[in-house]
Amino acid sequence: MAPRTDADAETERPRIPLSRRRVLRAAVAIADRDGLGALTMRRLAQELGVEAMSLYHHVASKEAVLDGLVEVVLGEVMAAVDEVGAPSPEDWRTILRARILAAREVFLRHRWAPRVLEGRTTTSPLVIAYYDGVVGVLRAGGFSYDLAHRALHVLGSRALGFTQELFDPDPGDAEVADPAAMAEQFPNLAGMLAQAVHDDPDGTLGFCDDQFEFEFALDLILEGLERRRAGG
Amino acid sequence: MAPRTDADAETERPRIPLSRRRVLRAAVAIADRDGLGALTMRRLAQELGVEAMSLYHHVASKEAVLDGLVEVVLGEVMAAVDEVGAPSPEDWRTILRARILAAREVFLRHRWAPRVLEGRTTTSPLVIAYYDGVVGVLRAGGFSYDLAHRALHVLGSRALGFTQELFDPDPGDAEVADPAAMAEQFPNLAGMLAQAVHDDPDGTLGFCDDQFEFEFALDLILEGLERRRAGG
DNA sequence: ACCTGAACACCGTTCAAGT
DNA sequence: ACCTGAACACCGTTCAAGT
Repeated sequence: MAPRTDADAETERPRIPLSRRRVLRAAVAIADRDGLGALTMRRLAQELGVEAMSLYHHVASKEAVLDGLVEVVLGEVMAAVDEVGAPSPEDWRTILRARILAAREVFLRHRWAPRVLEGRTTTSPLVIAYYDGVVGVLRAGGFSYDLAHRALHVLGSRALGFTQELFDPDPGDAEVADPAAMAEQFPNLAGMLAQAVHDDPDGTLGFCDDQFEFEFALDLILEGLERRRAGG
Repeated sequence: MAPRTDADAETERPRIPLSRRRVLRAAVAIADRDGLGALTMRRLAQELGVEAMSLYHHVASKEAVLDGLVEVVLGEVMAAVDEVGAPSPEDWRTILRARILAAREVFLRHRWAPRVLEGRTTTSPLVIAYYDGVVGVLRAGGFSYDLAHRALHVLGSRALGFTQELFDPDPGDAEVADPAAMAEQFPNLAGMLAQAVHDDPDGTLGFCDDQFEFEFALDLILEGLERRRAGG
C-alpha cells in the first residue's frame, strides 16, 4: 500500500547483507545484554533476523565467533590505551598505571570478556600486541628484558585491567547472612566483616570497592617492581 | 562355570552401589585424565558402568557435580594446608608462603580445577574456610582487618596457589615461530624472547618456569604487604 | 530404594536444495 | 553468491516404568 519508508527499513531491515562485522557486533550486543550463556548460534541468528545456518557463511564456527569477540574487545582496549600516550623514559609507573586503568574500563563495559579471553586456547595476536606495548613501557622505564618478563607474570591478567574474583561481589547467601553461624565457622572472616560493617554501617556488605581494591593491588605491585628495577 | 572370583569383581564390578562419593571420584578421574570437556553426564555414567539417568539419584544436576568437584579439590587443599602448621605470630610470610605453595601442589594435580572454581556462581563454604585461614595467618602476623581484606584482593586467586595465565605456556603458533615477522609486529616481545633464547639456548622457548614465576610474584606481593603492615 | 528406556528440549553443525 | 529447511550427533534432564 504505502511506498517504502524509513520505518519499514527500521522494522524489517531486510537489505543490509550479513557480514562478519555485523555478526560479531550482534554477538557483543547479546553478551552485553544477556550474558555469555545467552550467546548461541540460533539466538545470534535471530538477533540478525536470519536463520542460524546463514551465519556459517561469515564465521567458520562458534569458536570463531568467540575469537571474534576477543578481537572486538581487544580492539577497544588498544584504542583506549593508545589515547594514554606513548612510553616515556621518566616515570614508567604513571604511564603504565594509566594504560592499565584505561584497559580496565573496556572490560568493565564487557563483563563477560575476561571469561572468554581466558577460555581461548589460542592466543590472539591483539593480546600479544597489547603485552608488547606493556613491555615497551617497561623497557623505556629502564627494565631489563628479564625483569620485564617477570613483571608480566606478576601482573598477570591485571595488566589487562581485570582480575577474576573468587568471591562473588554479591553475597546473597544464607551463610553470610547469618552472622552467628558464620562467626563460629569462619571467625576471622566474621571479624573482618564485622569491622567493615562497623566502619561503614550503610555499606550493606558491599564493602569490596572493586575499583579501590584494584588500584591498591596494582600500586603495591608497581611499587614492588620499581624496587626490583632500581635496587635488585 | 567357575565360581565367583576376585577377578570377576574387578572386571564386572556389579556390586558396589552408586553413591555421591563414587560419582564425584569418577568425575575427578575423568577430568584429570581427559579434561573438563570430556566430563558429560553420559560419559560419567559410562565410567561407573551405569546409565546416565542413574546419576540423578545421587547428584541433583551437572552443576551439583561441578560443585562436588570443587568440594573434593578444596578438601585436598585444606588437608595439604593443615600439614603446614598453625599460624604463628612471628614471620607470617614464611607460613603463608608455605601454605600457598602447598595449596598450589593440589591445583597442579588437577589442572582443570582453577577453571571450574572460577566458573562457579555460588561460593563454596570450603573456599570461604580456606580464606578464613589466610586471614587468620595475617591477623596473627599483626595485620589489621582492613589490610588483611586488602591482602586478599591483592593475592586474588594466587592465595589458592594458581593464576590463570593469559598466554598458553605452549607457543606452537606460527606467529611465534617466525622470528622475522614477529620482530616487526612485536618488537619488544621479540627482543625479550631473543634474549631469553640467548641466555638459555636449549630452553626451546619454554622460558616461563611456572613455579619460579609464581614464587617470584608471590614474594614480591608478600614483601609489599609486609611493608604496608609495618610502615603504612 | 535404586536403576532404566524412551523421550524432550536444547545445542553446534552438515548437506543438499533453493534463489 | 548467499540463504535455508531438514537432519544429525550430541547435550542435560524428565518421567513413567521396571526390579
